[in-house]
Amino acid sequence: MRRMTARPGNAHQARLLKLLRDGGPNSRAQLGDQIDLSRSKLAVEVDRLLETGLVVADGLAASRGGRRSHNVRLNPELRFLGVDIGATSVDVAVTNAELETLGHLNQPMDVREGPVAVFEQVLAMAAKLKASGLAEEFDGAGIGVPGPVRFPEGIPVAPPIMPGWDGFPVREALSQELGCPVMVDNDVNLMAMGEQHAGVARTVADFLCVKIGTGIGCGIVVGGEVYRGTTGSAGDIGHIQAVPDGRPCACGNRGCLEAHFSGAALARDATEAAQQGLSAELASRLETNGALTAVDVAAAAAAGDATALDLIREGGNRTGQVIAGLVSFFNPGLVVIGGGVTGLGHTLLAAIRTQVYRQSLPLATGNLPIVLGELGPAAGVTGAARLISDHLFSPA
Amino acid sequence: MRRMTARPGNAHQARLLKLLRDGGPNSRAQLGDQIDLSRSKLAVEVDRLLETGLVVADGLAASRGGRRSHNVRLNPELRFLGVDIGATSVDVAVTNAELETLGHLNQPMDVREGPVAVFEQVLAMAAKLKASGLAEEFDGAGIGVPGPVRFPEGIPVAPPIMPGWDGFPVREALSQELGCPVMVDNDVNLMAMGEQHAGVARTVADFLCVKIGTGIGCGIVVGGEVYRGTTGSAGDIGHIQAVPDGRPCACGNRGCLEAHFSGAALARDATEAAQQGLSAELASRLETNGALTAVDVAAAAAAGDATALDLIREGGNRTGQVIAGLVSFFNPGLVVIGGGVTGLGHTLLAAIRTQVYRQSLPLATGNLPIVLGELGPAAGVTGAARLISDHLFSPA
DNA sequence: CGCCTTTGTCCTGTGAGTGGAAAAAGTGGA
DNA sequence: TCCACTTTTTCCACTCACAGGACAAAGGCG
Repeated sequence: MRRMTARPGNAHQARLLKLLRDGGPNSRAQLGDQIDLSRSKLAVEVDRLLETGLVVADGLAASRGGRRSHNVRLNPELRFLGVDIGATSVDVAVTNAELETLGHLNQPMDVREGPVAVFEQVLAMAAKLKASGLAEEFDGAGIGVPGPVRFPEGIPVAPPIMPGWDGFPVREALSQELGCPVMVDNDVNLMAMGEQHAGVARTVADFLCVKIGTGIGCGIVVGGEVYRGTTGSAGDIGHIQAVPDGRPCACGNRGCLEAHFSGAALARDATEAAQQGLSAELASRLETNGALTAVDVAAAAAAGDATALDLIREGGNRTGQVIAGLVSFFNPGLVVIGGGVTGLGHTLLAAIRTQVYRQSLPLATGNLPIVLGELGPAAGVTGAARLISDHLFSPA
Repeated sequence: MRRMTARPGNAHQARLLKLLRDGGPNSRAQLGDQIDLSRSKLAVEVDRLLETGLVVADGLAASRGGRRSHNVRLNPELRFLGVDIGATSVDVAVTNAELETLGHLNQPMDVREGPVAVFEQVLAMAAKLKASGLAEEFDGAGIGVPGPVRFPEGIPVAPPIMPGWDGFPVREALSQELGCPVMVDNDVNLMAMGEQHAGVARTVADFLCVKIGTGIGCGIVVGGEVYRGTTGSAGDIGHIQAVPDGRPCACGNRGCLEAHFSGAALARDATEAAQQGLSAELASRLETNGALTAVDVAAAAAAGDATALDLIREGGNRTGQVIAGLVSFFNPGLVVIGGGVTGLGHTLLAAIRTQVYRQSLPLATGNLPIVLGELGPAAGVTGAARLISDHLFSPA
C-alpha cells in the first residue's frame, strides 16, 4: 500500500497542490509569491501537506542572492491514469502528479462492443503499463467516452454511437476495478482540458475546442471551466444542420454536419470518388488497403490529389459555416481544431478560417485565433489526468 | 442629500442585501435560516447594515410560535433607474431597492440620432418620473443599449445599428449627469436578467433568452451569470446564416437570420405582400396607416389572415432552425422568447418549437421548455435595475 | 398563571491568520 | 578571512472573525 489516499484539508492546500501541479517543483518562497498568504500561514499549510505525503521535500533551490530555499514538489510516486475511449480506438496513458505523460498506449477498438469488453481491454492496457514499471498503483483515473455523460455520477446518457453504454455506471465500475477514484467525462471536454493545461489554450478563459474524429463534437470552456450543459450534452454540434435537405444522418434528420463531414463521412466520400474513377491516387490506395480512411485522404492531398483536396475543402467549408455560427453566438477568445482529421492540416484549417472570417462579424473575429490543437492524441489523456487531479486536489 | 452612498462592507452583508432584495422584508430569524452564519454574527452584520442606512427596521413580524421577531427591509427610499434603449423606442422606469417598478415611461425614439440626443430624452423622462414624486434622487442606474458593450467600462463597441455610439463613454457620461453609479449592458442581457429575477427563468441556472425586436439577439446565462464573451458580443445571433445565399443583409453577407426575420424584415415582407395584393387585410392596414409594422402583422394574423400567418410561420421556422443549432451546442435548461414580436404569440412559438424539437437531439430537448417571456416590455428595465443593484450590493 | 417555544443579546473560547523579530544560511567585496 | 548585506525560515505575540452556550425578553397555549 504505497497509494496516497489523502486529500487537501482546505482551500489553501488545494491551491498549493494546483500550483505545484501546474508549475512543477517550487520553493516555499516562490509559492508565497504566487499565493496570497502570510509566510507563517504558508509554512503551516506546506508542513501539513508534507505530513499527508502528497508533497515531498526536493532538495535545495538555487540561491536568489541569499539563503537557499528548500524546494517542495508533488510526490513523484503519485500516478494518474488517463483513458480516452474513441469510437474506433482507445488511448491509455500514465502520468505523474504534474501530469507529465510517462507512458502511452494506443489500440484499435470498437466501442459498440459495449462497456464490458472495452473495459477489459482498458484494464489490460493499464496492467501492461504497470508491468513495465511505470506505476505500482493508480491514485486516480480520468475516463473520456465519446458521448454525453451525466457528469456528477459519471454515467453515459443516451450516447448515439455507443448503444449498450446507456446508463452503465462507468465511474463506479472502474473505481471498483482500479481501486482508486475515477471521474468520467465526454472525450471532447477532456481534449479541451488537455489543450488548456498543456496546449494552445493555456492563457484563454473562454474558448471552443472542436474535435473532428469519427463524429464531431465541441468542448466549451467558460471562464476557465468546462461547461457541460443542463443534461451533459452541450457541445454536441455534429447534428446541427449544415446543409438544408442534405444527406440523411443516422440521427434521423437530414443535412447534419456529421453526415457531411467527419472521419466516417470523409472515408465514404473518398471511396465513392475512387470508385467513380475521379481520382487515380485514391483508387490505387483503395485497391491496396481494401478500404479508405481519413488518413488516406490526407496522404492523397499531401501528394497533390485534386479530388482529395476538394473533399477536404468542401468539408472545411461546411464545418467553418457551423463554427461561424458558434463564434457569433459564443464570442470565444480562441477556437482549437483537433481530433483524428487534424492530419488534414492546413488545407482544412484554411477552409474553416475562410468561412468563419467571412461569415462572422468583425467584432467577434477581429482578434480570434483559429488554430490546430498542439497535443494531438495526447490531448485526451492529458485532459483525463487533469480531470481527476482537479477532483483530487479539491477540498474533500 | 437623502441619497445612500454606502456599500456592503463584506461578503456577508452583500449576501444579506441580496436576500432582502429578492425576498422582501424579512425577520432576522428568517435571514438566519437562509444564510450560514451564527445568530450572533448575523446580528452584528444586520446592525452594521442598519447603521449604513441601506437597511431599516420594519416593525414586528408575526409570531412563529414564540417571541415575535423584528423585521428588517431594504431602505424603502432607495431608488434605481432602469433604462432600456431600443432601436426605435426607449423605456425608463423607477424601482425601489426590491426592484419593484414604481413608475414606467415609454417613448418612441431613434437611436441613430446619437447618444447626446438620446440621453437628453432619457434624462427628461427621468426628470418627469422624479417630478411625479416617485424619486428624489437615484441611487443607481442600469442602462441597456441595442449593441455590444465593453462591459467593465460601459462603452458600446462597434454597434452595427447605432453608429455614432461607438466608443461613447455611456457609463461615465450618465454617471456624471445622474450623479449616481451607472452600469451599462447589452439590452438582451438585461432582458435575460429581468426574466431571471422576476420572470420565467427564476429557477434555471443555464438558459437562453432570445429577443426578437428590430434585430435579433440572445442573452446567455451560464450558472446564473450572464455570459458576455471575450469582446462583449456574445449572443449576437442575428447574423448567423439561416438561408444559404439568402437575402442580402446590412452586414454585407447574405442569408443572415436578421435579414429574413425580425421586426424590420417582417414589416418589409408584409408591405411587399400587401402591395402584391396577396392579403386584403394587410393592404387595408397599409392604406390606413401608411406603413406596416410587426403589430399590424400580429393583428392581421389574429384576424385569421393567411398571408400574415404564413409570414409568421416562415419566420418562426427560420428562427427555430437557428435556435435548434444553439440548443444542440449549449444544451440550455430553458429558452425564453421575448422582444417586440412577442405579440405574434403562439403562432410564432409553435413554429419555433416545431423546428427545435425536430432538429435537436432528444437528450437536449427532452425536458426543454420553450416559452414566451413573462415580463414583456418590463423585462429590460427590471434587468437594468437588477444589474445596478448587483453591482451596488457587492463588496466595494 | 405556569410552561413551553422562539427571538435577541451577551460573553467567552477557539482557531485562523497577520506581521514583526530574530535566527539560519547564503553571497560577494574588501 | 572577515564583514556587510540578502534571502529564507522559524517563532511568537497579537488581532479578529466566528461559533456556540447561557440567559433574558417576548409571546403562545392550555
